[in-house]
Amino acid sequence: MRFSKQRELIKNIVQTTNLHPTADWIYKKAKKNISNISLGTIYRNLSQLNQDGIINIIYDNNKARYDWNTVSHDHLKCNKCGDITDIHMHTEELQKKVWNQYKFEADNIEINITGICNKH
Amino acid sequence: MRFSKQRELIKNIVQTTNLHPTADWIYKKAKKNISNISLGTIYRNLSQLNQDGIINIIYDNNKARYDWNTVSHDHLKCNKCGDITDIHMHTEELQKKVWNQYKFEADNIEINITGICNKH
DNA sequence: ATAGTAATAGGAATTATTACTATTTATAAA
DNA sequence: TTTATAAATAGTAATAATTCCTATTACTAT
Repeated sequence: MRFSKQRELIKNIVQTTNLHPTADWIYKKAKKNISNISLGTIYRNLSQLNQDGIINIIYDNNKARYDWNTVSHDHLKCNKCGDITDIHMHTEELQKKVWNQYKFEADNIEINITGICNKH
Repeated sequence: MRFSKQRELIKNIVQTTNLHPTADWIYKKAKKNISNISLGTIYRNLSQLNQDGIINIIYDNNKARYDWNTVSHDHLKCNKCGDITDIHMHTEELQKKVWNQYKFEADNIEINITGICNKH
């Protein structure tokens, strides 16, 4: 992968927020530095960074969100404010359980919990 | 809720498959009965049926899928064939744990597991 | 049966994402 | 340094997924 200042910027934006931003949010933020950056560049680089294991993609309803946290983890999503919080809920045990019960070879486990967060 | 033959048809389509179909799949199937049915009608009724607790919505990457199974459950998704299988993995305990650890009032918990299923 | 009205339908519009192409740029070899 | 070249970019068009808008229709009370 060749260097590009656009990719560096995009990576930096994702890695310095806990907001699980959407492509559009990242696009707006990136434009402040590179005013003619294209939305296609945002999407291309985000999926490239994801493929290289540098960032994670999570799906919030029908929108992709991007997460600097590449360690397998779980999410709490608040129905009131929409905030998404990273948590650790699942253990290695779960993977074994899935294998024993269903002969399913799990490579990723994600627990998504919706409800009301502690700010309300 | 007023009767409509479109909604009856849509409900019936969802309730007679285990394929976790997308809106588009349901649309194509529905057109065989009501040829001028609109995709908007599909979406509107699917979310209405969901709100009334008659069907469930699950999110597979950035696509909504619809499930007749309204009891809280979890999913195995095979990376090879794309098949989604309903399983039961989470327990009431998890909800309590989320409350104790994060003071988060969970109303829905869903464990999504990807990997290779027992057909491969 | 008819009129009133709120729910529903179909189709248009919007939003999110991907694809395409001409141009620019990072990198490596001469 | 210059040159070759493959990868990346901006800009735009296309596609996919979902929501919005206005005419129509099911249902209720007369």
